[in-house]
Amino acid sequence: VLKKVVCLVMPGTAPFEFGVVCEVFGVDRSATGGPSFDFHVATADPGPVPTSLGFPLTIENDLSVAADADLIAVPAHLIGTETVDERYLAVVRAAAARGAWVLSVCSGAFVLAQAGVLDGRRATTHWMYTDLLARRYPTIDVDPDVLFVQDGSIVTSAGTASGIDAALHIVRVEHGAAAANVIARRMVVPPQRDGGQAQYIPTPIPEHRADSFAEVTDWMLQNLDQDLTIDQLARKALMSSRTFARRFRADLGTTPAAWLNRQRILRAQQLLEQTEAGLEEVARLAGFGTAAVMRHHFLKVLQTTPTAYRRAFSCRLDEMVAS
DNA sequence: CCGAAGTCCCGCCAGC
DNA sequence: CTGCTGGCGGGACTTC
Repeated sequence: VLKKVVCLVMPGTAPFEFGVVCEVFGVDRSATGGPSFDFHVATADPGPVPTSLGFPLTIENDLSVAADADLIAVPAHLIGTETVDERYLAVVRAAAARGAWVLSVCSGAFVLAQAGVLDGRRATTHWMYTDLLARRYPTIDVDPDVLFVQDGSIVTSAGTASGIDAALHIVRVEHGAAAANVIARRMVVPPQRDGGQAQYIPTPIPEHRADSFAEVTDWMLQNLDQDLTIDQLARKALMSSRTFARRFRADLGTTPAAWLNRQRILRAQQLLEQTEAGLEEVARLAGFGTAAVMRHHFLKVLQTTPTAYRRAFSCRLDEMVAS
């Protein structure tokens, strides 16, 4: 179980990305039903560490605190030509070797790459740096079109905000959707932007909240248990199905059916965690129709079964009842 | 787990 | 010529 989280701070670390990690893992949310982590920040030479913006962060822990961490987080940092201090690389390598989570935000991926833990793996970074990452490290399968990528226990995320998505993804895997939702709600970020197909979500960011799709997606969420077809939705949005699918993808970065499926899984996860409803009932309420179909999608996207998922995460329900 | 029937969705392309 | 639309085909995926 994910408990001890250590965020590395090195000379040139970007304050905002560092802040993202602190916000997700460093704040005790147990009062509002969320998780609390054993959170530490660490640096190679304790004391003031200059950030990418010039001002220093004063870090007290050296890297020894990272030895038994369940998660090592590497925020963005200035990408120089010089190499990263070997002591940080050793921490990253050791974490990957013992199967602990390793999370990079933005250009933090370069630290992981230099440590060698991304060799032969899929990974991503900020779109401005994807070319550079792929050129410098040809063995990495760089995907420029995703918010974040999970490959085994290594998670790399793209721009700053996607670091939140990636961090919440890890929380969701380890502590369940409800725990991740508590954090998302408190941070006032949309809980929907988590991993799509198995490991990733497409990148197009919904910058302009084109009201048409906000309306349609809201309606879809309220009618998840109904049999929703693309033709139906297109008609509701007053478009041909072809145009609907095309615009949906352009605005939300995923196809209508894939988005719908993702939302149904999230709904099912929540029902499994927070209710006692039987599998058939959960499947019906989430819009899968039957438990067999729900199981199929759980296996594909979450690599687990609904029953195993409930066993892993319904403990949260007991805690609530007890308190 | 398989295979048949049904959906989806994306490139292609003509039409406005 | 550019830009968006939407019908079509077939390969991928879903459902049963």
